[in-house]
Amino acid sequence: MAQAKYQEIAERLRDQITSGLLAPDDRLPSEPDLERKFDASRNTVRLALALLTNQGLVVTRQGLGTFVLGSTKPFTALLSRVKGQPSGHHASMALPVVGPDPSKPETVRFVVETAPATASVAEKLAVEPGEQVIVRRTSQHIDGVPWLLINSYFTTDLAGGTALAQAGLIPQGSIKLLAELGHEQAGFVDEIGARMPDTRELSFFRLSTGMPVIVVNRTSYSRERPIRLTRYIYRGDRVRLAHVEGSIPARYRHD
Amino acid sequence: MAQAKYQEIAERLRDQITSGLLAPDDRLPSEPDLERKFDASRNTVRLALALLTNQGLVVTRQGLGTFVLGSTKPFTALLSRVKGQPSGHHASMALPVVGPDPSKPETVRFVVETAPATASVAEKLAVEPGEQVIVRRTSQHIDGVPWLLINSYFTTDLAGGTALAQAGLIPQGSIKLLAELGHEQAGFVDEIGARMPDTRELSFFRLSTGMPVIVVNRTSYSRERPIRLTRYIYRGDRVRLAHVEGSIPARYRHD
DNA sequence: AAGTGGTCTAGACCACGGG
DNA sequence: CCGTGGTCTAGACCACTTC
Repeated sequence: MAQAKYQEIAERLRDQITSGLLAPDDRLPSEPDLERKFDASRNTVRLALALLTNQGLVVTRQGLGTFVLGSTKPFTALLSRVKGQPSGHHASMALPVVGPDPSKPETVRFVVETAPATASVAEKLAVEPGEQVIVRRTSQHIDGVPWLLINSYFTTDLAGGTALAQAGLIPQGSIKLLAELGHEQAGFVDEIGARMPDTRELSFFRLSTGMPVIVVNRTSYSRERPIRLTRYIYRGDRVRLAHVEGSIPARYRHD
Repeated sequence: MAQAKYQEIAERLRDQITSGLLAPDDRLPSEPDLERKFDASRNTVRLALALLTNQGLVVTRQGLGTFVLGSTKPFTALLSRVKGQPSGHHASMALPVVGPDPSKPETVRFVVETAPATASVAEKLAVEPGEQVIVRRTSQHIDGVPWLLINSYFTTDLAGGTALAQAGLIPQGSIKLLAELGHEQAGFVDEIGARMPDTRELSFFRLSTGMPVIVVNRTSYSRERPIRLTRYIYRGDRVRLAHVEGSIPARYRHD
């Protein structure tokens, strides 16, 4: 056998999806149907469907069937500073978003805790791994859809005892607050990556397997030192990050 | 049953991984071992392992076992223009890369073809979907590791009959060539997303399931119109994209 | 040869969603 | 109720890796 039977089944179904024969939101043949069509046992059929699921091509819903994933139009978040405008991301605040429905994101939760720094957090904040840092966790929804998780990290020596270490919004924004504390932001570095969601992200975004998250690590610096790490976590299928350089013809500017 | 048995098994193993009891590159207990330990059938054990695989936590190798995925230090590609330096990405050329081993990427393949524009390509280049466009496909390796797929798209009216429509490197670079053709680049927009790899990407990167790719769509514009779409495709686990704004204290600049 | 994972079968019962 | 997918079992044979 050149190819496993379940891979053959998956390939045939995939062809029907990419060729458009099966359109988004269409239901695939039921598992018993596929058993008959390909003369395979149920487990084999399910292996094929699992493959497609993990490639992000289909979703299955119990009691209903397996459906071709429709491509929802993603929101766009701006990384770059637009001329004459403030920077794209703001920790724990609304951020410039362009999307199918440009309504304002709603902050629903706000949690503050102290926790030991993980290796990656420690590296960015230039502290020892395991050292206690202040974590502010926010989540945002747009139109009721979970859209964004934000975790902000501060060193204790810098933010301990300030409003940053307590729950609740910071009226003037944390950048301004840090400036008042003598740590004015001079610049930042964004580090963008993608990975599969962990358990917490899985349940927040209500994702199944086959869908990555996009992670933006924004490390903010004063003239002397890192003053904040903000971690933005987006659903891979609902978000595009945009970065602009130079000048773009006016008619192509919105997207 | 509160939770399915295979989820229970997966959770227990996951805990051992995240707690460090099972370190990167450690081998998990064999499937027969897990059957005994959890009093489960082999299929159930394999379901649990499949879950962990699709979450990007483990890989299995036939004849050897299932192993905790070690986090390889990713390469960093620069999105932003560094002061006084040329822009980060260049189609089909070396690009500024910082990584564990800062050797030069090697271009191994170079294919040019004419193909109908997909919906997303058509939108970016402002042509009709299905219209013929010129596609230049490149792949790059670093230290023998597949690292980057680049697809550049040009409209036929702009690039047809030029060196862009023929195989082979463009000595002066395509930006310069386009400028000579009267289409000087005035700016570009990067659109960054993440998704699961398709079949072609899967085989090029030698990925299993549970590992996303990062896609950067760079649309370049002259003063009047889009002149090029370049699509960079990276392995999610080997790459971070970096974007810098403002000034960063010198000692934190390299990473 | 022995141990590992890869593929496949046949059948069972459960849980969900809609008529 | 019925059809859908979700979970689980028990057993078979194959393919790869190491000794």
